[in-house]
Amino acid sequence: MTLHVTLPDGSPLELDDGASVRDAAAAIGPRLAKAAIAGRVTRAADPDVTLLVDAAASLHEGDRLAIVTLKGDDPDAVDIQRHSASHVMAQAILRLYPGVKYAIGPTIDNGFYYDFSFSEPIAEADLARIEKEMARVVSQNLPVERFELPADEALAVFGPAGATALAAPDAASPSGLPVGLDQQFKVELIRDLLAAAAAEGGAAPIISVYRQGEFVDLCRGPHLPSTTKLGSGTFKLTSLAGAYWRGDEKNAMLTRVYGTAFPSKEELAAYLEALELARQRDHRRIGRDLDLFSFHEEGPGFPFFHAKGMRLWNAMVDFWRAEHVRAGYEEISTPVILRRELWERSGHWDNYKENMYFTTIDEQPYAVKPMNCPGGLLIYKSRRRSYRDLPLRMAELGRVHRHEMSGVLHGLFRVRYFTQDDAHIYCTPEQLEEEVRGVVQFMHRIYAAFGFSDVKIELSTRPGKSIGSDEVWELAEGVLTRVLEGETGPDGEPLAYALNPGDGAFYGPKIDFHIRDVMGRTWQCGTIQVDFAMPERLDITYTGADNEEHRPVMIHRALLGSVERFMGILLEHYGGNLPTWLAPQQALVMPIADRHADYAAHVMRTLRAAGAADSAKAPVGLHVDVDDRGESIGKRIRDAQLQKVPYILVVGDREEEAGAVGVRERGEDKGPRPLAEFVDHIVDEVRERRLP
RNA sequence: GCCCGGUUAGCUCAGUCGGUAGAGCACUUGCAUGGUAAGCAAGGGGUCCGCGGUUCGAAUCCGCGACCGGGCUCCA
Repeated sequence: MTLHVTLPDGSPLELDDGASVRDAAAAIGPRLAKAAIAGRVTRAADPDVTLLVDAAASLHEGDRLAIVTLKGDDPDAVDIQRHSASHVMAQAILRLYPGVKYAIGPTIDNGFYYDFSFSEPIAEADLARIEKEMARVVSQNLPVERFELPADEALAVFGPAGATALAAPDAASPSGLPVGLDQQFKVELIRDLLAAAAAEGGAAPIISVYRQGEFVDLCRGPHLPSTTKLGSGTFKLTSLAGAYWRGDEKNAMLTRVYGTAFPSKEELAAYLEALELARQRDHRRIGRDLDLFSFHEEGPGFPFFHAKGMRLWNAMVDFWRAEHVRAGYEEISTPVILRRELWERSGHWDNYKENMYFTTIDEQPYAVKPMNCPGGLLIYKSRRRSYRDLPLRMAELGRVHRHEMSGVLHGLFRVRYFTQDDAHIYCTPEQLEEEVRGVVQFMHRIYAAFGFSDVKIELSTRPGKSIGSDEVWELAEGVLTRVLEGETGPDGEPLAYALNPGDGAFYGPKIDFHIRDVMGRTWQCGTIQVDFAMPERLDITYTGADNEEHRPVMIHRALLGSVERFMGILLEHYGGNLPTWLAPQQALVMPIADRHADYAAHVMRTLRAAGAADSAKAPVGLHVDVDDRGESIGKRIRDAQLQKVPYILVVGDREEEAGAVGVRERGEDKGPRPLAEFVDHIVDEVRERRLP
């Protein structure tokens, strides 16, 4: 008997009946047979599903087959390798810490983890020991075998010894696996699989179990065919962390061991190097080194912005304000502390009070605002509004305070106060689409100016728990969808967006914007939320052309999200080398010797004047200082480079005589330039907000 | 909030067996007046996170607290 499979290039392959993926690879060539770790199979009966199977898995007549190897860039291969690495790690840990309970060990972006319940805590220092034992497991070249068991047998394997008839002491299950491993987490998982199958009305599921040497684990697979395939020098344990069983804080706290693995030593080394680079780009480090901001015990989670941090802050916000004026917004400002009663009316008391701060003034209860909308609504209500006033776009750089749990605070990324670049747009239902479209375009323009052109968009629709009528939701979701469908991105291509069904706010659907930084990480920044509920709750109206009162629609939107967090993203994106228009110190003048002090001061004054508000050039504002410390010129240049100053202007006899400056731009010596020419150059660069 | 780890000069960190502290950078001063990533020298600077305990004696050991870091979304 023979069976026929088709390879990715369309060529047929004839094999003996019962042949495996590995046999198929062997039929193609001995090198491939050695490299094969799994197969991607599409069955003739089910042409839409591609399965990832073990190298030992049998093939069927009519299968389409691709051999998976660790050579080349197959994401499936790396995934299998990492998953097997997590099993090898679990095996090593079980050898070193008998009695450990193992929970789950999946693959994640760039690595893997496995959760354990240890009887004694372990420390990072133990990771090296575990790695050593892993290397032993690898060198033992243990074959990895798959077993498919009925549920009761699987329960006997992982249940406590003697718990079932099958599980007599020292017994083995019919498949030859040990029984009575007493792994409570695995038992729970098997029971869940049973429950899930029952809920779907399906037959009792077949449970797959993998064994390598003495280690047995419940696992979907596939896996490397043997532990040696993991390779040496290709994996590394990176960190330890606590993690709740199934991510629920009501459950037991487990110890999570993180690691990573790559097909080659070189790739692992490159990844570890990239990690180190990211560490150096950490905005907390840059913030301290460049003297931008700091944190203090006296106010955990509350950032302090230094003079240079405020220069950056103001550059961001000046630009933000100018763009809002251009886009037809008015800026407002509302108080930080307001009576608690307002928050009860707005619904925040019911839904958000765990995250709010409260205080008492004259024996009256007050709250510190966690959001700006209720205050903004009071401004809306401060006079009668006509349909002629709409759309009304009110922006606010509102400082909000939120009580985040102490363990989640992280530099500027997660703080307890931040400045939301908020805006609320009040409009008629007819104007909604136009307004949302305007915000989407606005959003892209702002991100592009900061150097982010890779923007991902998500549309989130009505969640299970929500308020408002079906018609209203349909209208709002329809509007958002139409806007996204009709819009083109900065490159003129139609906008791509992902749908997040059921992930909207309880009062309305939303569009979220994620920007991608140079390191490929994405950050959710902007959001547009349509809200029919708040106008209702706080009872705001406008007078229509019919002289009747109508209910406006409200759009909540933020572009940067949090000015502080966006600053952190910028710092990491640019590694501190900010575009000149954002740089807190744009040029530093360096006199060669004391006799050049007057000329250096002249250069500084000329540049500051060129950036001043009454300048004929442009009111760009230029941050220029002189470094006349008694240090060698080499030392001062080095310091300025480390401070990431875009322009270093060296002035000595030659420059003074010629009315020039010796320009060093971002580490590159550009030679002498006439001062007037340099002034034009930097003013243009800042005014046009050129990116480096 | 929870788990693990940490906290020593402004920063980065060393500190052996429990015997009251060190380096580099930074800072101050002096010399050098410099030509594109660290000139030379001297000096100042410490509640070893805080409180309590053990001990003749604690940066070091124990307990409690504060703060910081990693994680608590990736589901066999």
